[in-house]
Amino acid sequence: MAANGRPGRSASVKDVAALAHVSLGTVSNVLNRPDRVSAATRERVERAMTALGFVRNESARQLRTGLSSTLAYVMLDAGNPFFTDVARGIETAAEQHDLTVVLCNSDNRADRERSHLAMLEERRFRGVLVTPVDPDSPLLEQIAGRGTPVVIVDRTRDDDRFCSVAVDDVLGGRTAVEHLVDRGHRRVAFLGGPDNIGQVRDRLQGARDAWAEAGLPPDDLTVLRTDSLDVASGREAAERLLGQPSSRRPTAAFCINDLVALGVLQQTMRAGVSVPDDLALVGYDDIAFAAAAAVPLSSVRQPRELLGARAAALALAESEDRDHRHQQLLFTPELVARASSLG
Amino acid sequence: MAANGRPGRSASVKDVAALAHVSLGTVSNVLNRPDRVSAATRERVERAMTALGFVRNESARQLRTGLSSTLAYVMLDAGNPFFTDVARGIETAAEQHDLTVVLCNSDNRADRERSHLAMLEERRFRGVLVTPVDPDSPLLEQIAGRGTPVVIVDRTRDDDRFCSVAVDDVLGGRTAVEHLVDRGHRRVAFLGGPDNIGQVRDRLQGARDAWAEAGLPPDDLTVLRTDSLDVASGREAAERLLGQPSSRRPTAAFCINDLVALGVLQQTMRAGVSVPDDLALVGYDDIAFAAAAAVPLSSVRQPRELLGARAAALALAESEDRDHRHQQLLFTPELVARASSLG
DNA sequence: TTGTAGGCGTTATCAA
DNA sequence: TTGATAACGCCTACAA
Repeated sequence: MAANGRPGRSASVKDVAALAHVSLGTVSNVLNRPDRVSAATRERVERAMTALGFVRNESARQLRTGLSSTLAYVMLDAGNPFFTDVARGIETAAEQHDLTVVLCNSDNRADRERSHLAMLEERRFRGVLVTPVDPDSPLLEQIAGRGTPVVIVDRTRDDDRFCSVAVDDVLGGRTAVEHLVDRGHRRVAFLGGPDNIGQVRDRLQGARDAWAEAGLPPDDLTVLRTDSLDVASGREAAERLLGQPSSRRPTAAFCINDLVALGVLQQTMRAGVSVPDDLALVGYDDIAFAAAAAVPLSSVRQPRELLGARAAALALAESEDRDHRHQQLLFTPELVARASSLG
Repeated sequence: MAANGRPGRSASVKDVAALAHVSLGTVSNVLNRPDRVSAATRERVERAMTALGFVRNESARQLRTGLSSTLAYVMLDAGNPFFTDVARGIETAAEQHDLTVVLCNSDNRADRERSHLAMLEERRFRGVLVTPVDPDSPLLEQIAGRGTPVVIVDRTRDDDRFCSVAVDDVLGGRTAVEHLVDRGHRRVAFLGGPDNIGQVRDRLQGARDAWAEAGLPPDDLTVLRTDSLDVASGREAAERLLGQPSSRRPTAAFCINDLVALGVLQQTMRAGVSVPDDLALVGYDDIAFAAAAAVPLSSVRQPRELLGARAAALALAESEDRDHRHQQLLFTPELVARASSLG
C-alpha cells in the first residue's frame, strides 16, 4: 500500500514529487493553486498521487499555516437528545462552510471536560463550542486567550468575553407555569435540580414570577429537587410527589426537562394515576421522545438546531474577523401544548 | 495573553527557553523526560511556561513523532441512544489508556461519512472506530492501508482485513421470536427495514429460523417493511398493522429496534389497542427509554458499552502490536422480558 | 545535566 | 510555469 521506502510513514509530497519528476513546490501547487500549473504536469502529479495513495498530512499543514478547518463541540451529555440536536445544527452550519465538526462528550463530568478542552487546546482547532459542566472553568478563558474562538452554548456567563447562544430560561419557566395556571391549576410542583445549574435556577425563577403575578400563594408552588436531569430522577421525584395525600397533592408538575418528565409519566402511569386528569405534566426541550410518549408530552421547545447553527456561525465569524465583538444571543422558547396538559 | 512577540501565534518551546534562559532541548526534556532535568531548572522552566501560557502544539508533536493519542468514533446516528452508549464504552476504555476520543456523526448519510473519514485520514488518528453507513466504502481499506487501525463496530464485513465487534443478530432475532412463540403467539409480525441493512436481514433470518423450528406456517410470520429505524417509522408501520382485521391481525410484533417499537407502542395506545393483551411487543437494543416506556418494553439487549470498550481495546492493540492479527468479536444478545410481552 | 542540530510534511517566497 | 529554500514547533540523538 505505502509504496514509498519508509515503513509506517505514508507517502509525502516529496515522494509524489520524485515519482512525478517534478519539484516538491509543484506538488504543493497542484494541491493548493492548481491553476498555476500546466495541465500536463498537473495530470502527471495527480497520477503519482493516486499511485502512491497520497493523503495530505493535516498536522504538517496546520503547523505551517496555523489554520485548522475543524470545529469542536464539547457536549454536556451525548445521551440527551437535546444536545445531539444542537450538534446537528452545528454540523449543518459547518458543512456549508466546508468545516468538519468533531464532538466530545463530557458526560456531565468536570474532569472529562477538562481533558477534552486540554486536548482541543493542544490541537488548535478553528473554534471550540461548549456546553460546559463548569461554566467558570479557567480553561475556557485560556483557550480564548490563545486566539481560538470559544462559544458557550446553552449557558450564560456574566461576562462578555465569549460569544454565547442561549435560550431565555426565565421566560421558559414563566411560560410553562402561565399555561398551567391558565388551565386552572392552583397547586403546582416544580421538579428539578440540582440547584447549581443555572437553568434550574432560571426556570424556577420564571415559574415563581408567573405564579406571583397570578396572585397565587407562594406555598402552593412546591419544589421537588432532583439530583440530576435524567429519567431515573424523574421516576424518583414522582414517587415523592405521589406519596402526598391526594387532597394536598399538586395537580400539575412542571419538569426541568423532558427526560425527567418522561420518568414522572412512567411512574405515574404505573401508579394508576391519570395524566393529565389527576396530574398534568409539562416538560422542557421538546425532544422527539416527548411527542412520542404514551401520553404526548407538553413541553417548552427550544430552537435546538438553530442554537447550534448560530453558535457555529459565531465561531466562524470570530475566527475570520480581526476585531470581532462578542455577542450574546438569547432565543425565545415556545410552549408546545399536548395531551399531557390538556384536558 | 500571548506574551511573546508574534501576534496570532502562541508561545512555543523557543519562547519558553528564552524566558527561562535554557536551551530549547531542556524545555522539551521538562515536557517529556522531567527526571533528566535538575529540580532547579525544571522549576524555572515551569514558571516560564505558566508565565507565557505555554501549551504544547500537538500538530508539531504529531508531525515529529508520527504518533497520535486520540481515537475517533464515527457513529451512524448520534440521535440513537444505542450508539451513544457504545460511545460511552469507547470513552471509558480509552480513558484508562490516556487516550481521548472524538465523535463524528455521519447521521446516516454516506457523504457525511466520507467527509469525516477523509478528515480523520488527513489527521492520522491513533485509531478509527466506525459504524459505517456504507460497510464497503473503499475509504475504510484506504485508512487501514495507511497503517491506522480501523475497527468496524456493530457491523460485520465478509473479509478479515479489519477487526470488528458485533452482536449475533441472527441469534437475537431467534431469541425474540422464540420468546413470543413460548408465550403462545401464533401470528407474529416482524417490523423492520430497509432490507439493505445487514442487521435487518440477520434478525429476520433468526426470526424465521425460530418460526420454522417451532413448526409454524411461514405465512403466519408476516413482514412489515419500514423505511428507517426511527420512531416515526414505527408509528407508520403500526398503522398498517392495526389496519388489518383483528381476526387476522398478528398478536405480537417483533420490532427491528426500540425506536420503532416505541413508535408502535405510541400508535397502539392511541388506537385503544392494549399492549400486551391485544398486541405483544418486543424491541431491540434495550435503550434506556425502553424500560421507561409507558408499557415497559421487552427488548433484546446488546452489550452496548462492552461493544465499545472492546472495540477501543482492539484498536489500541493493533496500534501497538507490530504483527497484529485481526479479530472478529461476536457477542451474544439477551432477551429482557418486560410488561410489553408478558401477560 | 544541558546544549546543538536535523528533520518530520507542508506551504510560501523568491528566483530562474 | 517550475524549482530551490526557509520556516512552522517539536522531539531526539548526540555532543559538550
